[in-house]
Order: sequence, then structure tokens, then C-alpha cells
Amino acid sequence: MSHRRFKDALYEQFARIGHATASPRRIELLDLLGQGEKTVEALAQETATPVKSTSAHLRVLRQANLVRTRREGTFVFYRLAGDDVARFLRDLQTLGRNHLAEVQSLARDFIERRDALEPVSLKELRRRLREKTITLLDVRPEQEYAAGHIPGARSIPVSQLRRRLAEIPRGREIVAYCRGPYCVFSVEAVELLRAKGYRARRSDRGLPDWRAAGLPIETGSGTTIR
Amino acid sequence: MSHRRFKDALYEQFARIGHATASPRRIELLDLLGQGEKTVEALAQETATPVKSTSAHLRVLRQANLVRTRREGTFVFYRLAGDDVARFLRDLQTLGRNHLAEVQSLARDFIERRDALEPVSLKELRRRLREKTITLLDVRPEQEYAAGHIPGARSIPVSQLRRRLAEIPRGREIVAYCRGPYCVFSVEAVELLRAKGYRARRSDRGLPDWRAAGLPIETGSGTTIR
DNA sequence: CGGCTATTCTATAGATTAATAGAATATCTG
DNA sequence: CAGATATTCTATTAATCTATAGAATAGCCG
Repeated sequence: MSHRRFKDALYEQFARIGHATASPRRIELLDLLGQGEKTVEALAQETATPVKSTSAHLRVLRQANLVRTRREGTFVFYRLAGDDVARFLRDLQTLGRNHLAEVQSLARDFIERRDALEPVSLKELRRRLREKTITLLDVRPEQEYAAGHIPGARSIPVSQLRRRLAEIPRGREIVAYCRGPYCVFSVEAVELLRAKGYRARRSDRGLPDWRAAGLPIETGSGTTIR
Repeated sequence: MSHRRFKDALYEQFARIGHATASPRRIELLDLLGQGEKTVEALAQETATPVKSTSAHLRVLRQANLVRTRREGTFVFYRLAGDDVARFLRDLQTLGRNHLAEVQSLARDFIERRDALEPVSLKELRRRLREKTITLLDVRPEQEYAAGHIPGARSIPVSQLRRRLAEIPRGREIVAYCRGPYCVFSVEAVELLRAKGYRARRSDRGLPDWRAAGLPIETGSGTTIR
């Protein structure tokens, strides 16, 4: 085999990964899988895409070995093939944030403008959890909370927040987090909480970022609020 | 704008980067640009691709803001848009190495099998440079050496190695490095050197890896061999 | 086993991309 | 300014990809 053919074969392999991430829907799927394993149907629903199309996209991801599957009865659960995939996804989005003006302006219009106060960094979040000076809310769907959450966080999906306000102690500042920098669950939660008179801020990092930082994750439905 | 539209718009942006890296030729171009800026013609030649096609690929990369250009006379020099692009490229290839069996088998057949002895890691390389117990050869094209090289390395492009053997001191072990883990220049250099009776090994990391590690880079043609 | 559900496979029309030829542009040189 | 060179733009065809319908598969439940 010649140089040229070796190179061609090699770059063709790397391009499989590029190709897998060349479709908006597939990146969204990977992003969702970064929150924990999910069935095809759940993914289809969350991306507002027909199951068949979702399955086709998942096949592409499977062919690039970015996801793995597990069968449970008639359901097939998809998950990321490794932590490095989640990391790669974060890097891809960071690169987008750094180099694509459109990402910046979308974030500005849809996140920052609504999240008037400064977001809580991971570092500050850790400190204030240690000091117990905040109440941490995980506003993602219950299932994602169960699959893994920041220790000490209480699960109140944003869809249930309005009718579960009574559960939230007044007095302490609230911090809401969700899937990541571009997830709007926490933005909505903070808007609602502020409208109801709470002091609330948003973490601009989600669970994948917490995990990527090597911090401990708690699983199950225990609401270890303190 | 609704959630859904925000998400669609956002993921469409991220997919631009995926799309840019969805073509083998474009990854190769990015890889070459990781060695330093190059003209369209040089890139076309090194990828064995018509200039027109190369220009078209470069346009796609430019549209994703992964590369920038600089004009000098009638030549247009392309370069990576930032260090983060080089890092992303490394991550993409690491992901490929971790998850694609084909990458592993290509590396085995084309690199490892020929590079019988264990490769020199960056860490060992640094130590032995400090201790001055090796002669370090940069076997990439001269132009890339001039654009940036490991301090203390001597430039002998692999194409000139055979007739410049006299320049290489006997006695000390030789370490050859080139563009990165999948670059075969250093493999060839080591093969030739061993055939001529030198003790020679290959660094499995190239200049971009050295730079990514935050280590100092020397530019210009000074052959600071010690 | 037969019906049911979740998912995948196969096929297909429409949209997108790749490669590249031909024309156009930008810059230098004299 | 005319000619030369490097590059880009425009247009075209072939190849590829997307979305999704229809058929097939795998496992559950009675």
C-alpha cells in the first residue's frame, strides 16, 4: 500500500466522525444522549422527528461507533460510546462558540438576554454547594435526573415547576441547571422563579460539563436536598 | 422564536463544523495547516488534488471559519483559525483511534509494524533533550520546519536524508519526529537510519502535539543542534 | 402460536454535495 | 497597460445524503 493510499484510507476513517456530526439532528441526538441513555422513541419525541428518521440518524451514529445500544424487551436504549464522545461534543460546541458569529448571536438573543444576571460558574457552584448557601435545582426531565445528577440537587422538571413552587424553600438563593450552556430549561426556570419573587440564577454549565470536570455524580431518585 | 427553532438554528451552526470535517480531503488539509500556513498550490500538491478542487474545499473550511487567509502578492496563504482548531483536530483523530477499528488496523499495518521499537513519548523526548542524550531530527519539509519546530531539532527532510547522512553524528541515539502520529516521514527516516546502522527511534507525536502541550516552539532556519 | 409494540431494513424521490471545466479576478512585472 | 500567475467564482454532471413510506424483524404477552 502506498503512502497516498494509506493517507486516503486513514482520512476516510476520520471523516466518518465528521460525517456523523455533519447533521444538526445528529448533533442534537448526541447532545441528548450526553444526559444519559434513551430509547429511540424518547429521542424521536424530544427532537420532534419521526421515529423512522430518528432511527436512520442513529444508524449513522452507530456506524461511526459514536453510540452503542442495549436491548431491554422491545426497547432499544442508545448511549454514547464513551466519555470521550461527550468531550468531543463539548469541544465541537466550544469551537462553534469561538468561531461562528451565529452561535454567539443566538446565545445572546435566546439565553443571555433572558438570563439577565450573571450565570453561576462550575467553580462558584461547587463552593456554594459546600457552603450550603444555595438550593440547587435540576430542571431536566425526571428520567435524566435519575440517570445522573449533581449531588445535592433536587429534581423539579421545568414543566412541573409552576405547581411545585411550594417545595422550594424561600430565603436561600436558587440555582437551576440543566443540560448545558444552550439548554433553555434553566433559563425558563429562572424566569419563572424570579417572577414569583425568588432570587434565582442559572448555571451556564450542565451535567455533561460537571461530569467532564471529573466531579462526582449521584444517581437514582434520592432528593438529597440540604 | 420558539424553542424548537432556536435549537434547530443552533444545531445547524454546530453542524457546519461537522460538515467541514466530513470530507477526508478537508481533514487532510486541516492537518497540513496544523504544520503552519501554506499556499493553495502547496496544499494541492501535497494532497495530490487539482488546485480547483483544493480551492473549493478550502472555501468550505473558510465558510465554517476554521481557516483564515492572508494574501502575499499573488499567493494566498491559508492557516488554521486558532489553536482550538488544531486541538479539535487532534481530538477528532483521538476519537477515531479510540472508536474506529479501521484506524487501529491501519496504524498497525502501516506504522507500528514498521516502527519495530517502541516510540518515544513527548515526556521522554523532553527529558532526553534536556539530558542531551539524543539527536533530534525534524524530517518534515523545510518550510514546515521554518514555520515552527521543537527547539534543538535539526531539519533534514526525509527526502534529503539519504544524501545528508554525513551530517548526523554517530554515537548518540537519533529521534525523528514529523507531523503527528499518522505521519510516515519519521517512519521512513527511522527505517533508513537503522538500515545504515544508526540507533534510531520515532516520536509518535508531531509538532502540533508539542504545541498543544504548551511547549515552546522555535521558528526560522536556525539549526540549534546541541 | 398470533397479535402487539418498538425498532430496523429496503427502497425511493428530492435535495445536497463533490469534482472540475471555463470564465473571471487580483496582483505582480515589465 | 499587456501579459503572466495564483486563486476564486460560476456552472454542470455525477455521486451522495435526507427524509420517510412500506415491509420485515425481534421480543413480549396472552
